[in-house]
Amino acid sequence: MEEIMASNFIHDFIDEDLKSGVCSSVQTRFPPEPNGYLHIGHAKAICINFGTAKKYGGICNLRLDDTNPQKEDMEYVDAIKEDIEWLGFKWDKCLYASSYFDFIYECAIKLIKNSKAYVDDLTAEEIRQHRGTLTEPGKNSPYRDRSVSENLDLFEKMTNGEYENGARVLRAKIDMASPNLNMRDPVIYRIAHITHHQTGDKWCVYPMYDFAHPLSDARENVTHSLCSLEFENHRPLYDWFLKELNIKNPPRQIEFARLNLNYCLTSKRKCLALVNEKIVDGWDDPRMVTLSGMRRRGYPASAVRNFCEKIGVSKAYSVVDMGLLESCVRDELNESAERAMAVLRPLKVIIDNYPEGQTEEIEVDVHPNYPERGTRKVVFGREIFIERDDFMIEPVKKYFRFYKGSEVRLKSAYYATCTSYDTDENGEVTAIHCTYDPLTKGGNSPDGRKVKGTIHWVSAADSFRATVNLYDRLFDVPNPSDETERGFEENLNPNSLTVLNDCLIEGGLRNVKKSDVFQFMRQGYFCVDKFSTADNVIFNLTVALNSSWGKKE
RNA sequence: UGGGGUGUCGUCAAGUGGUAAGACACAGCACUUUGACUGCUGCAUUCGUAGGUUCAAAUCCUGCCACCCCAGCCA
Repeated sequence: MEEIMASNFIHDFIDEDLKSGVCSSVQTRFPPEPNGYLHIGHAKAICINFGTAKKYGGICNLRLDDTNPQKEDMEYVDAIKEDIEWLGFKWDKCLYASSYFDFIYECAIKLIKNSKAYVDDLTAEEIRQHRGTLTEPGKNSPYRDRSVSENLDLFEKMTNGEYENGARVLRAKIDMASPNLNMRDPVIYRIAHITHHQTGDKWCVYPMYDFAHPLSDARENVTHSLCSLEFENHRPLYDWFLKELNIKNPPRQIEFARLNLNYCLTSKRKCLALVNEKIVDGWDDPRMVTLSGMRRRGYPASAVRNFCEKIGVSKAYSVVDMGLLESCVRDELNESAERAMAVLRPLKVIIDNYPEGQTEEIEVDVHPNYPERGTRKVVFGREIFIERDDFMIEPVKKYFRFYKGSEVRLKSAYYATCTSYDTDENGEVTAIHCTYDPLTKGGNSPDGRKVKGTIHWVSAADSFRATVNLYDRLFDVPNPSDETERGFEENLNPNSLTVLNDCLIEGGLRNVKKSDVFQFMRQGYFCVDKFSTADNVIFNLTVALNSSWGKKE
């Protein structure tokens, strides 16, 4: 992984800081809260944080931002680590905000001693009422001017577990009239009698994000704290804490626009609903844009990284086209995936002039663009199967596959001409009959005659039945979060999953391993699903091939 | 009607006073034993908008418009 991140406005700031001597090296961090699974939006943040550190020869730590035990769980920290590693990044250290609880607590004491923080007895509702509104200033809490000693005493009692959840909070004493609501005496510690997944029952007071984050960054010597745009309003508060606590070489927070992708969902709440209501098959359902979902779908990590590089970094609100992600996946897989032939919706072909009971082996390139990668053997015989789409009773214009009288090339095998077809009582085509030209073995005609169409096939003699999951986008509207009428579930694409049980795959793929990826020629890229077994091989459609056929229809 | 941000092609996005990169998408042509890949061509006289400064403005100034974020003891 030698990619060097392209420059962006964040790097411009860093260049300035380096030049002016504000810092002499660069350190970033990726700070997810372990309360859900990582998705494509996190991938952008991961690439930016790790990519920036790498570009400047600096350090990037993973920091689990676990200051709210109520929502967090070990299950998520394990999944987060696994996903980051899969994406191809290596953290310098894996850290926890919770391991700074002592330090953060001392900082709170310091603020109290400096009369910059106070214990407030107001209820949550009262605090809300005192906060004022966007256009009206707030009112001071009646407890705002408690003495230092009383605050110290009360805060100690809070941490000793003498009060119920919500009974009191510690607030920073800033300015209840600030036009920035975050500066109106924000709560910095709350009481929560709950077991923390890292610190157990050691604490019953926990710092809020706004307090813990700048201190954690400072504690780790982060130089540039990169986060998304919604924290822009928090920056004055971030800087306030660092200044009041006299932090030397304070980290600098820089915000960038988070990633939005059309036709999919990244909201934790909504994804959880999809999982809980069993609309999808878990967090790693191949239709989800979670990292685990994309992994199971067969997206190469390098494609996801490349996508993150291509979308750039800016502060403009944007919605990136899903098509760009898919393009990155095709780009990568076109280079790496071995080719194979698979017939998803089989139609039997009988080659009437091919000797009954005879078969032959044909050598085919594993990758036509790279002959040096070798060949594989496929078996040809009298009975083969082709895609139902590759035959039409009444061909439409510019259709150059099979129809009565047409000659096409059976990929790598022979030219064949369709002579007739059989139907059942419903008029459904059950088989087609062809004659082949023995002189065209390998797919070339000695007399130089050309055919327009080349189609893939598998032989009845050497193919096996498999299940193929055809995936399409989960939602059929560009912005599924836009719940105009009913919930987002109204925007689900009813055809996001098509399960095909009678697909026929070329014999050589009988012993595939989980997560192997192939290009099924003329169709798309497919990977072996995690539930695949030797008896029932399951392929997932990773992404379909581009096609200029039928586009105008 | 407070504060903080953002507006450059259908979608992302370069551009930092010298006359609009690139990618995806789209269209066309060529090549092709994948209607794939690849190659070539086309695709913003214009940068939210109206003025102003300048020899010269997407870039500087002023007004206006649109959109996003903030009133959790969430992050």
